[in-house]
Amino acid sequence: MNTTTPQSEHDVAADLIAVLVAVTDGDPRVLTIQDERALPSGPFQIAHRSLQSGLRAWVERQTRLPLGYVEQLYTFADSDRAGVTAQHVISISYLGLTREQPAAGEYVASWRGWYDYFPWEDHRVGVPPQIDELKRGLAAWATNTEDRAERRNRRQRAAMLFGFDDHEWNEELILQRYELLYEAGLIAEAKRGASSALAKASAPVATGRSMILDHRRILATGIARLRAKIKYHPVVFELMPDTFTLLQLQRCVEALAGRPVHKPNFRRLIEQQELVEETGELSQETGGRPAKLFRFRGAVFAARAIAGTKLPVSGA
Amino acid sequence: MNTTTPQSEHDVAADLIAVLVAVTDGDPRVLTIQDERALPSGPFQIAHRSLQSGLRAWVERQTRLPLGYVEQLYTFADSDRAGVTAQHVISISYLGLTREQPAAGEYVASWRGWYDYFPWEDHRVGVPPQIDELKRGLAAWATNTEDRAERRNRRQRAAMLFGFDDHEWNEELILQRYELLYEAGLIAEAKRGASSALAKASAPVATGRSMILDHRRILATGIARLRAKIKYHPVVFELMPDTFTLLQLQRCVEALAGRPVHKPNFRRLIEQQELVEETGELSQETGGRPAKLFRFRGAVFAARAIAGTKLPVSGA
DNA sequence: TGTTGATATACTCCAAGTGAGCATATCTTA
DNA sequence: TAAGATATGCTCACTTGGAGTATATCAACA
Repeated sequence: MNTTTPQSEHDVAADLIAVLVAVTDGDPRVLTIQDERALPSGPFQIAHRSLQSGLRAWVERQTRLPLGYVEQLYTFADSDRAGVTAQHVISISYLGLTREQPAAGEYVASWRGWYDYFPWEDHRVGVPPQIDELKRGLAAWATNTEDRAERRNRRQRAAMLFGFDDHEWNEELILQRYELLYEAGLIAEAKRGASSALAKASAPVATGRSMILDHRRILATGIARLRAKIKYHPVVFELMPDTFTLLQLQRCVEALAGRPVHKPNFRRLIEQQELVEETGELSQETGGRPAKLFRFRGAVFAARAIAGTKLPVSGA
Repeated sequence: MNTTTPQSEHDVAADLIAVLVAVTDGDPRVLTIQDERALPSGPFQIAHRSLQSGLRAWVERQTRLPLGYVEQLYTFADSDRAGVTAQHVISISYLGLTREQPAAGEYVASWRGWYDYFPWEDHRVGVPPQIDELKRGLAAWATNTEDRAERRNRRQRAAMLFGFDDHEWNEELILQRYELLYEAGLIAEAKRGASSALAKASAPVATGRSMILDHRRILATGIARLRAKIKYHPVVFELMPDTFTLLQLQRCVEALAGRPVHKPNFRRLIEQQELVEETGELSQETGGRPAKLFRFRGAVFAARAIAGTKLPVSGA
């Protein structure tokens, strides 16, 4: 078997699909289309020199956004989760970071807070109330099997992922949590294959806004990657304006991680690594003592990008 | 733009390509074909339920190997690095772990030590001699530009990646090192586009065995992923026999990481995490005091796989 | 004009993690 | 029986990183 394949039999269509993230007013947002139920996507064309440049090209054309950091996420081709029409489609997903703007593109796109799709993931002001309902749903699912070992396994997984029984909350496991909820039948997308009667039965309140096909899973993949990446790579600055206060920067990290950050430690690490420099100006919009304005040191970034940096998001 | 695309214009062929790794006698090996100059690959077929199951299917059929851990690496479609025939081909690469066996498959495949392709990456017994030659080549490349800033930038990158001037060696940056060597024209694959005279000119001694197309880059991607993964995920055991001594386990980790490991600390972490249990038997093949034989606790693995584990590979 | 509240900024402490060295035990081989 | 080689266990010092506390500076308001 070699690499030159006949062009006839195995042809598939390749789609590019983007998780475009911005943070505005301390809230993480994602670009959506189709009544905010789909991620933007488009076909990969031969004309594109590479996958990444292909993605850059049509995102910037469609949204007129300056696309900063771009990273490949995952390539999907599972036919079970996709719709019937998507059977022969390979979806190559990307994560892109930018600053939110009106998105005056060729078609209607809009930004939406990503916690609308994952309300249980926002632990910035404590454990969100939705967790309670999910806990009940997962408990019911765990008991809904004859196998004793399987019951214990289900309870164990739920506890580890959702922080029950003194387990620690790990914000990076968002994809695993989504897949567990999916497996437990608590996610609207999981009921599509089932009868329409069942689909209408339980109204998902705590389980967030649904999306088409497996787009919510792709979104979860993107959030997970981003939550992991901000800890050792200075990608946060792609989401910040040119100048910012340290608290704004902290709020941005908290928005992405979905958990509070210890302020003194955060400042310590930021300043230790010399990633930012003072502009000399002060922000008057703090409400209290004016904060120094900082600017990202792009020069250091280029070198440091290889080695990596550190941000104090506890846990994990 | 939506997800249902016309099947006519944008069709491409999708190839699956595998980095299959095994460790035998303390040496990391990779499965190759075509005179040990290519990674095994095959077309993705509609019949396959998913990409991963598609890969599993044909690997097990071709090689008759029990494929343990499988993980998607990256999807390539760059036309510049691939050959002319591969223009419309998307390559979805995977990392797979197994135990080396005769590989009695349908076609000729053979295992080969991966340091044959990356001789500068083996730092288990100190800095390998090839580094010297690479250092000279990179220095020459750095001076080969008019731009002062670019010269300094090149020197800086080379130093950071290859550990010159008191920089620390980071074994995870194998892909970045390969790409730097490629950019510097020190890799045989980089000369294919150039004239054949030039291609024959410099015989690459320190730059390792070459591969077809961009297979060596894919191999580097796989090694990088594996070197990162063993630190926080118990995937090493996929490469071990059923029972093993702690030193054997350590040698396996060292083989993958390409650097020595502190023995007492290694044992401490392994035992702290209760990943292994004693079989009660002793190994007589140590040459010295017989070592206890251990077995991987698969039960813990299932639960721990979510949370992750730790292995002491210093640096990074 | 002073007080309150909110934020910015700085310093200190402590516990866990981790790199590194040393001592002892047990077996094989000469 | 001595030497060599490996296994196994212990100790120590240093760094990292989480967490608490204290002070500075400004706006709003009485």
